Amino acid sequence: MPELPEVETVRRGLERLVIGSPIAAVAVLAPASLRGDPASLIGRRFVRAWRRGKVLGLDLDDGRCLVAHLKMTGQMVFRGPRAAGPRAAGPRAVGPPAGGAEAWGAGHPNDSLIGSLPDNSTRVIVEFAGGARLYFNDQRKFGWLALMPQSQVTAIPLLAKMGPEPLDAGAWPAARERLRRRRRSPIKAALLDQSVVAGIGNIYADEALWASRVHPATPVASVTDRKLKELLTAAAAVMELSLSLGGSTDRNYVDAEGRRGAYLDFAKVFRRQGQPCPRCGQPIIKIRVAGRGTHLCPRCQRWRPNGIGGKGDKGGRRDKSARLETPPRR
DNA sequence: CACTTGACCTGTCCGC
DNA sequence: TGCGGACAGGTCAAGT
Repeated sequence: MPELPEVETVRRGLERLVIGSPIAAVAVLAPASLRGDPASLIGRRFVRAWRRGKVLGLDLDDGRCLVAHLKMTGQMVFRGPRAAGPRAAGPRAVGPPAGGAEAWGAGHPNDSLIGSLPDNSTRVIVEFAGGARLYFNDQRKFGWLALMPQSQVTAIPLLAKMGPEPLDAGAWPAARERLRRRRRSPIKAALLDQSVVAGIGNIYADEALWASRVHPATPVASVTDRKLKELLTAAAAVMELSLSLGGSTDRNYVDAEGRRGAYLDFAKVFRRQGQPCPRCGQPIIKIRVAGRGTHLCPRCQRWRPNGIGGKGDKGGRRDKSARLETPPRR
């Protein structure tokens, strides 16, 4: 599911690939997936690719914008005219983070998940002069594209009330204020609320909560400012790391060139129920918080009623597995 | 308002 | 092999 690092990865790809080329044709295979008149795109060019939270925007040279939300299964995949075929984009030189992994496992993480296009999830195709194409694919049809004047973009309700960008240096004061409004909310629900902080989804919420040793169900009011700040810092760090790895491919996320992301190979808790916690060795569990599947270490992330945690478990000497950075083979 | 739950949608997985 | 049902989760609408 595309969250901030995934959408940003797509944005960077689109910026390189689709800016400046005149649009020659548009095919809408699923009318509900695009709001606005597709024919009005013909002859126009994209001039800029931006992102806010999980929302993607492609500004046009006529003052309008093609706004996109990928939701769960949306993809924006570019194919050049003579670069047809699954591996056309070629491998990305993604390396493991510092401390790194020995082995990637064959065929990963540079593999494309995309075969020939269009496929049965293709909803909209934008064709550029010269034959290159941008495919908007969306298996579940939750995602959308919308054509509107740039001046109206900020009026989209989601964007109008969106919280601060967690990767911005100055995000903390605004994030703190918005978090504090949610008193009884489980901290995870607040993190997932885009009007509190932008761009965090289920994967990075779980990862950040683990990193800062906060139980996802802890009411916000029970978390100290110090801990909240630590949590926000952890969320930013985790998303920066993911960005450097091309994002997370849980189901079908791919970047603008069809390549999957490698972050999940380094995830500490997400989709790792039953595996040992990298810090303490206790098996990771999966529970339900705020209606979402939630992964945590029951030992590291105890619920501390006063929000003031001891500094982890002081007693336990670090298990050797704490250094385990090797991605499992999936 | 704060907070929770269900709906939207479809591919995948599991048990029978 | 096929089938029913649970499940996945970002956002919105409607509920308490």
